[in-house]
Amino acid sequence: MSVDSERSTTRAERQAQTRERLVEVARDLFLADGYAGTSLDKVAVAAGFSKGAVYSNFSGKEELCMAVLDTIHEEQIEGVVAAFTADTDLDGRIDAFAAWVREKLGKPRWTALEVEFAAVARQSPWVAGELVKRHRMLVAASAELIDRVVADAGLRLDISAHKAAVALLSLGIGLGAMRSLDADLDVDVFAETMRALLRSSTSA
Amino acid sequence: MSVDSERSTTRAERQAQTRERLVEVARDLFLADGYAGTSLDKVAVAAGFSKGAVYSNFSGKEELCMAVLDTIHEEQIEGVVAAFTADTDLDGRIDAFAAWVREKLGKPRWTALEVEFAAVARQSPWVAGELVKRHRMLVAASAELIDRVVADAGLRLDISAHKAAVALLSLGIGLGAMRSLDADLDVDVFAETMRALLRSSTSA
DNA sequence: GGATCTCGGATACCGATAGTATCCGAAACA
DNA sequence: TGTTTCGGATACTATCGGTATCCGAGATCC
Repeated sequence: MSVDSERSTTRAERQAQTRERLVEVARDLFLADGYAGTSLDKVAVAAGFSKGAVYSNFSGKEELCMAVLDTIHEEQIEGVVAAFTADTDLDGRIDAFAAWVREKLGKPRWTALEVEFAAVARQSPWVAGELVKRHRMLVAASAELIDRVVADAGLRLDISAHKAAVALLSLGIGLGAMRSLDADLDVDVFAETMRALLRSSTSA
Repeated sequence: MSVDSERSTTRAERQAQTRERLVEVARDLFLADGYAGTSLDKVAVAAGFSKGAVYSNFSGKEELCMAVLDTIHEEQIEGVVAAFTADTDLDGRIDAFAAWVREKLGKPRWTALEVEFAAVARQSPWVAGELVKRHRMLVAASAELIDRVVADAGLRLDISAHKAAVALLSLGIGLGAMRSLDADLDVDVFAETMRALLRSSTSA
């Protein structure tokens, strides 16, 4: 084992770098061209490797895309939490969240990928299982966030936070899907609906 | 031209029958196995034809699926209109609609197909264009229905019927997508959300 | 430090499937 | 009855996900 400082990249390190680079490139391509529209060969070549590199780092296309989505989810969750942790009142936080939604749904390549990949779950029990896991965690985390934010504002939810989370997530997913078809769709419907729901489902 | 009454199937008639049979079979297969999971060869053979028959009746897989979706849409619209035309008060109509939604989202093979096919629009300008046309018509028709139903009930909408239509459609699409992943998801969230929206967006 | 082993990544290949080119035979027509 | 038309069948191509196999550099052992 060379303890040499300049060329000390161990084999595991190099593989990790390869994997990371593949995910990075795959992310760009999946977002740009969609899941079906992106071939593993394109990803590999764009990353400077051959298809063999993909298969020695991932079990296949599905696992690669799952890794890509995980990196995206991490960032998105961060963004939402940041919006709802902004040091203002409830209205300010909702404004921040609405702005985030508007940005994400405005150029909906992300939601389109998300929905397209969910469709492959139909053919792949593994994908289905993994997505259900993530989906449930997301619902639970959202519910918790809603609970906290509503409590912070001194309000009380008349419906379960869980149901509210499901409703808002559904709305976002559906709106993202519609928006990825029709660029003229007005995305602010999300914020308006959210406010209407809040109005009719909370009490002091 | 034989005016014979017993074997008078003209060529055009036979082709129409072939086309109809293909759509019929394709509908079952697409709903059961999804768009990607259904090969044209399977469809053709299951219908008692060869792939050539498909291509001489449709430009390709996309057009076939579009034809399938059109037959489905026709039925679904019929169902929704029936629910909202039921001869009761607003609550009764909403109950009928909620029941319809529960049934359709309960076994969400239809919504799953819808969403999966929407994803192929990303790779196909033709599909994108056709879906946008249908989508806009659907939103317009929904808005009109909402307007009529709310007026029938002697209420007034505080938001535009168009936005309400977009919100409800999004909610349905998103919930259908989520439900097709997670069978444990509570579909009644739709009805509850709809009622909450109605409550907070109407005045006498 | 040289021999051996390991394994990440490259190459060659397979199977499935959407789509194309061509062909055939019966209905339409003169 | 001969000719044309065309719906559907057949044969073929290209693309792509996935598998089997191979190669060479780095890790390991003496």
